Amino acid sequence: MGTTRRATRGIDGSEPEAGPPSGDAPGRGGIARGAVTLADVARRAKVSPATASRVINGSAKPVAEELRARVLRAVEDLRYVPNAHAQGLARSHRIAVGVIVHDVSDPYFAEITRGLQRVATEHGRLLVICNSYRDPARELEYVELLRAQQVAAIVLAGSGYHDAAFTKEINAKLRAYQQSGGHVSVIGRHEHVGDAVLPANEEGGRLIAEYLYGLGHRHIGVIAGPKVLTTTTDRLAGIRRAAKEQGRSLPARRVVHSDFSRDGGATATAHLLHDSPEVTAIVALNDSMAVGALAWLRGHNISVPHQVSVVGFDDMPVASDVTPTLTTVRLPLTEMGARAMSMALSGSAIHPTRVERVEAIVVPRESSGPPPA
Amino acid sequence: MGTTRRATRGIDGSEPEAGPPSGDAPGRGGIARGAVTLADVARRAKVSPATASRVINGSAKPVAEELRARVLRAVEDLRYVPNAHAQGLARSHRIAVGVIVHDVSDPYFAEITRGLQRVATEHGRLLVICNSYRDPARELEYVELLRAQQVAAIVLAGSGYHDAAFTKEINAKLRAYQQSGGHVSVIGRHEHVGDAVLPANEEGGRLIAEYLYGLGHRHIGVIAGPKVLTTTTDRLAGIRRAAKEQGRSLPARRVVHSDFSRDGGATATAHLLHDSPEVTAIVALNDSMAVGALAWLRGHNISVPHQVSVVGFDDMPVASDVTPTLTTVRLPLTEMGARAMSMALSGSAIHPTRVERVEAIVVPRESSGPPPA
DNA sequence: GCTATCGTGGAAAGCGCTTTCCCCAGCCTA
DNA sequence: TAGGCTGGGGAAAGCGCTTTCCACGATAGC
Repeated sequence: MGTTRRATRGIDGSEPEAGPPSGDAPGRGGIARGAVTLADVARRAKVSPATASRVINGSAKPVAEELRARVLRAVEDLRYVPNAHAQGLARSHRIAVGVIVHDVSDPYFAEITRGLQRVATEHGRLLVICNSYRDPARELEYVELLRAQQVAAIVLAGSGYHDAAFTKEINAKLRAYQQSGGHVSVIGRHEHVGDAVLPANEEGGRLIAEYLYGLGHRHIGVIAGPKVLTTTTDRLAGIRRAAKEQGRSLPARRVVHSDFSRDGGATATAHLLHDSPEVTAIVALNDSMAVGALAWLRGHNISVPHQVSVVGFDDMPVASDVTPTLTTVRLPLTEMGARAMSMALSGSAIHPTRVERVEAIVVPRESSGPPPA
Repeated sequence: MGTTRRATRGIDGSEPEAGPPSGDAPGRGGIARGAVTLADVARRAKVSPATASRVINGSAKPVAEELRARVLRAVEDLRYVPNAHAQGLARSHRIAVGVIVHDVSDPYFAEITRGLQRVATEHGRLLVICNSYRDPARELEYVELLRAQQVAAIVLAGSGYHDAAFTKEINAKLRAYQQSGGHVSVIGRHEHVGDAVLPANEEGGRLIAEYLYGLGHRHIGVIAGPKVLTTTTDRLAGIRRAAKEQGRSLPARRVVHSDFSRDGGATATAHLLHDSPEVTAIVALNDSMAVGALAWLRGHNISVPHQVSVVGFDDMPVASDVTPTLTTVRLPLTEMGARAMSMALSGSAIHPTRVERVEAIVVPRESSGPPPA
């Protein structure tokens, strides 16, 4: 192979030497198929690969002005771009970082990713984004993949699963990764290896419920995401706590589980109101579901907030665009991403696992009000 | 280095060793920092690296059952994951593909990316997503970066720029990439190297304008994105064409340029209505701007569609959640992504540059109606 | 004037993996 | 029984790059 390649290269003839990029001349010129290598550059500049490499990477070692110029010229002419795999192999340090999210096209993750991206870029890192589409198996695969890519850090964004087998397995993989020098940080889940950024999911649930009780509501219903997600259970726990503090209860029938999506929100709303017509306020455990609820209510001519109040969670951009605008719990998503990435990159020792908490606040808008008299 | 590494490796001891420490020097053993390598696996399975590699990659070459089992066992015990860089270097074929978008968190690109992702995954490719944040310089950088990563294909999603210098430069880079065997495909721009998926931007503009004229509007205003984007100019061209066909005109003052964002839409609407109060219908050149327009109008108690009609472009999910629901032009974004990736991966020869066109259709909803009497 | 000392370039040893190419049995024909 | 296969394993040559380590003039020190 090597030979063949050289041969080909011989054919394209025109070894270096002369002026402008041999590139364009069809039929003959070309750099031949396969990439231009450092050796090509060195040859054309009439220096050793070592020197070429030093010039290109701005090595500490001094190189005479003239050689430097020749190398740079050759790089230009040949449109040389170093092979990242070869660099990755030869260098010790890793350059890329990876993140596994449920789905970047979901605004929730889009915001988080934005924060991750920003910090990664500031550190000169390439961010590799992987969508697990909420499939644990795929999540596992991606951990392997990122490990194979020798990323410097893995950020797990998105909720954890209540699934002991899965947790055990992913932890094993993550630990192996850490052992080989990688850094792990997670957003919003516990029971996990690595540093963590913890959104105040429970507290947020408590606050929003308290807010509704404060408005005078007595019968609150919840449309929740999948039970297996820790995000769901944490937020729900907060709501229950508030109920308890108010000396009220939240019967199981007033909690309807569905998908964390617009459609999930709509169907859950239908079920909730069918089973518990006494409800005067609906807490959706994320904004997508809240939007679905709003849509369903509008479709059934139920006035928000006059007949029923609706509140969401996350404060995604859409929250201020729907009608009525959505009361919700704000989580600083972008900042959460940024913090997670910062931790991942300030890779201290493994041991003192750090946990950073971020606050949740209630953002009152038009979709909530006192219960009907 | 190598030495240091081995030494360190000794330290962590505890190899999950079942049998005796292979032919290794005693006291060796641990996995330790730095990854487990194929050599480690081979040693533990007491086979050559060649055999180990063959087992792991399911090579065509047959390997005796017993050895195979030993290797697999070792992989398991050591939690071995091959180094993708080394593989990338040793193998000839490239595995990853890259896409450069303006911003994945923008729903427009999120939808496109979803399509890209799907097809890439179907082909067993890793998709590397790069956000240019609409910065041409960054776009250029990312082309280099992807080239360095030896990706099999680069997809440029997102509008082109009316910028000759930039176009020339990026074309030079893309051509160099193609010459080294890469495949390029672009979504929605012309003047460009590579295969292309062309959304019917102009036709879409024509259709939506025609629709408004059909409702009886005579004074249409446009809130447009940045002038340098081909998407903007194409859509605008369609609207102008429709105007012309109706024997009407679209004076420059009724076209206000701004950002392709919600806020851009709001401010553009303010300007437009201030300068041209006769306008009875506003065409926003994307849905984000339309949502901004809706918000501004609501804020100023202008009723949609009774006083002013508003239409968007793209049919993003939010279009059906705002109030009133948004009349818009639907582009099959996900499919566009899928098609672009298919072309990129069915890398035929370079020459017959393929162009696929996708249709646009008007989706009437509540935000448009006849002009006030 | 002869050895220490720089200052610079190149040779070459890997990084971890894939993949020829070659070798060694064992088995089958004549 | 010799000769040729063939199945199965290992040695080793790279892939393209970085980074010691060494060599070699030129300067400086005594």
